Amino acid sequence: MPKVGMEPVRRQQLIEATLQSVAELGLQATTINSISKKAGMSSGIISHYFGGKQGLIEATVRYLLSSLQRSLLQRTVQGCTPEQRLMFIVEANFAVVQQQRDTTRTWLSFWAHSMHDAELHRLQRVNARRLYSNLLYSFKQLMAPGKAREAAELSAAMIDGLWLRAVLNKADDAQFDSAQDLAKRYIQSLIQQFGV
Amino acid sequence: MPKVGMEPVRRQQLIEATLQSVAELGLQATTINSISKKAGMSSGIISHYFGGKQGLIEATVRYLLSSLQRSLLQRTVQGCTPEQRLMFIVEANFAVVQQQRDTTRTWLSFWAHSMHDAELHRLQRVNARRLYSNLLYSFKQLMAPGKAREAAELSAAMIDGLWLRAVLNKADDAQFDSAQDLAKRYIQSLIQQFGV
Amino acid sequence: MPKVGMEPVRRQQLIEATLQSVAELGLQATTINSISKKAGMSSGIISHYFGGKQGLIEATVRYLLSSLQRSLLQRTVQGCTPEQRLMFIVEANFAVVQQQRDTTRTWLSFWAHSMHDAELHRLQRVNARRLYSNLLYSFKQLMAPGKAREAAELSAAMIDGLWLRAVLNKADDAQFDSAQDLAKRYIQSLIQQFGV
Amino acid sequence: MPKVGMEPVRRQQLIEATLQSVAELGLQATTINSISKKAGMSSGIISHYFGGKQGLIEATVRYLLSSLQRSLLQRTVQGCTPEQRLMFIVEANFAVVQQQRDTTRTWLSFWAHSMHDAELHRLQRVNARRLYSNLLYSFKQLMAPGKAREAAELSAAMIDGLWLRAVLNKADDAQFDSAQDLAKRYIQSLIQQFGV
DNA sequence: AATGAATGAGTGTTCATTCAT
DNA sequence: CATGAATGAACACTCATTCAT
Repeated sequence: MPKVGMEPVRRQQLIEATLQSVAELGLQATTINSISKKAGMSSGIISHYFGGKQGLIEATVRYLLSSLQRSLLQRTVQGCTPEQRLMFIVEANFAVVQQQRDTTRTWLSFWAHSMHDAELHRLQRVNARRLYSNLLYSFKQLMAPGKAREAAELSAAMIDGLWLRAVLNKADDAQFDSAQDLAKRYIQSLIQQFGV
Repeated sequence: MPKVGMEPVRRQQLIEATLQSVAELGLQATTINSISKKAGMSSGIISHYFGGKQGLIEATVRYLLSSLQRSLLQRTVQGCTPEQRLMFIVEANFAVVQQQRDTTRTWLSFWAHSMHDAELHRLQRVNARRLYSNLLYSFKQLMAPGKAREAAELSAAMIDGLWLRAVLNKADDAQFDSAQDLAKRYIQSLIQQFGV
Repeated sequence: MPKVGMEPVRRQQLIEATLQSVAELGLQATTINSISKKAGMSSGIISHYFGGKQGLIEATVRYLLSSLQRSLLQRTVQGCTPEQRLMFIVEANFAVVQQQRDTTRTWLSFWAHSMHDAELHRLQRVNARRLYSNLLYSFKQLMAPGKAREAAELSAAMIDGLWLRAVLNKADDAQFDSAQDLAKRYIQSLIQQFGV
Repeated sequence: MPKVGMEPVRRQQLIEATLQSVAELGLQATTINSISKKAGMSSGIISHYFGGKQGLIEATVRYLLSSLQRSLLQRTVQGCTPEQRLMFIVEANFAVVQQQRDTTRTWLSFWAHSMHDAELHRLQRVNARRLYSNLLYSFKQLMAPGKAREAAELSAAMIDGLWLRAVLNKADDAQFDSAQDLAKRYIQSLIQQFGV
């Protein structure tokens, strides 16, 4: 039944099935069949829409990245202070987790794989720089440029480090909240230390 | 050619071939053939010595863990100050990297896989707790217990975060040194902040 | 080339290739490749249709059993005497052989393997009991129940014994016919001896 | 420690380990390792003494055959009647079973394999003919030669058939005894029927 | 004489991809 | 558009054999 306009729907369904499968089984054990079965479609459709497994994986990572971006933009409405905006950045980075419990593991799988996949590595660098840029932009409004750069770098590492340790320890929601709090308090201490 | 006393040699050769293969190809693409070819041995020998691929992977992670431990013990000779010891902990965690350039990517592959492998997850938790414990032990000599616990948690996250970002960005030696410096300076700032 | 309705055809083709391969090479030397090559298909299709080699072997035994059953039902049309029916039972058991020359060896391979395979053992018992039941049913119409049971047991053993010795000696058609005659005459002598 | 005269001992130990392994695991799953482990020796010794797995298997079958022969000779002391001797033949054929419970399954494995192994097939034919000859020799003393041949053939088939059905049904000792009784009574009925 | 380390061809199975329908 | 049957290379693993000791 050839319906028009089904493409974006099908693509999104497949991306979400991929997220689920990678979270459940890991990237290694995720197959074109485990995905298509979860999506309730045939295996052939993956090649049809994404050119192959690789393409679907990359599209899924791009979707995760844009989710993170949207998550941040939703929060940073106009008129918030630089300090508020920094807190929102932290929240956005941890929120991706809480929206979809499973998604966290998925990130780690993708980043590990990015070491051996050029396109994924490119996406990972975009993501790492975006976090740094977002932090830098706000820190610059609060301190000297040199200090701001160091603050941004340290904050980015602290956010990633807390997040990594939480994921690897299969932390529950409370532990994720606690990690998020530590990150926020760390940023506030940086502002106090370096701030004008 | 049955020589006696070859077992430890062969095991070590296979572990090193595994490290190389995972660094080069990733854990996903590392096969029993890619390892045995690198080791200059037949594929059957892996099952003979490690019972299978899984056993070799786990032995390799255990070897990495003991390397890290040895790296720390070499540094923390008797009579060093708590502050010195903290610097050594940082150095040990970054040094594993520099001894064997390839090893870094390997860690990430293993930890990502640990989300879906019980034994690897156990080893990862041992590692995460060991870093925390080592840090806590030294911080406790410099500040109140409550503050020490927070400092240990934050330092552990900062070390892991800086390390993760360096690895993912395929950082060169200079960038790793810079990350190591940032970690050290962060710990010093914690001592100044929380110290008695 | 996904044609619909191919499944039963493919399954039958694979079962027949299995019969051929086991007859030629034995169950031990029959591999997924020897079967798929004979069937003119790829090796992957066996897992696709039967879940694995084990599944195909079991399906093949079930097919042999149903062939035997069908062979008997074809003969025992209504209105035949008990004595005629007993002759038909003998014929059916020897006929499976003659329809497909190779099939005989196959039976023996399967039964030998049934000692170490639960499902095959179950199928073997079904087969052994069926022969006994079929014989008993007819003997009961000709003699006292106690005598009928003994006659059925002896006849079953005689049929299997003659068949086994013929198979193991790689008997030709004439020798199989001779064995069949002996079996028939033995049953007739039982009727004379025990019959009312 | 090179002891002289160890060869026959080692050979016998390996043959007995083979019998055990085939009974336990089947011929298919019996490996050079499963045998040598059971015998408490190294795997290499099998090639050393028997030239390979194949050679050991054949030696094991030859040992079984000679056991059967010995079992018969032990019974048929001089001065027994032809009828007694026939009973002894039946007993010998069923006794191999009872001496070593496991041995029964082993026979079947070997005979099934004999369809695809020239040397084993030769041994099987020797065995089949020996049973026939032994029976014929005694029957000839009790009836006309033509009748004796038929009686021998039928008796051989009955013995093998009862034995086969007992083995395949994993019969217990009582069921084996019952099968043995049926065989004896059948032979007696043949003597009454055909005897002078 | 006896070992067992080492080999590597061969096994059953998985799975991304293709393509006729 | 969408399917899923079919492929076959690649995988981890097994195992009879070899041979230096």
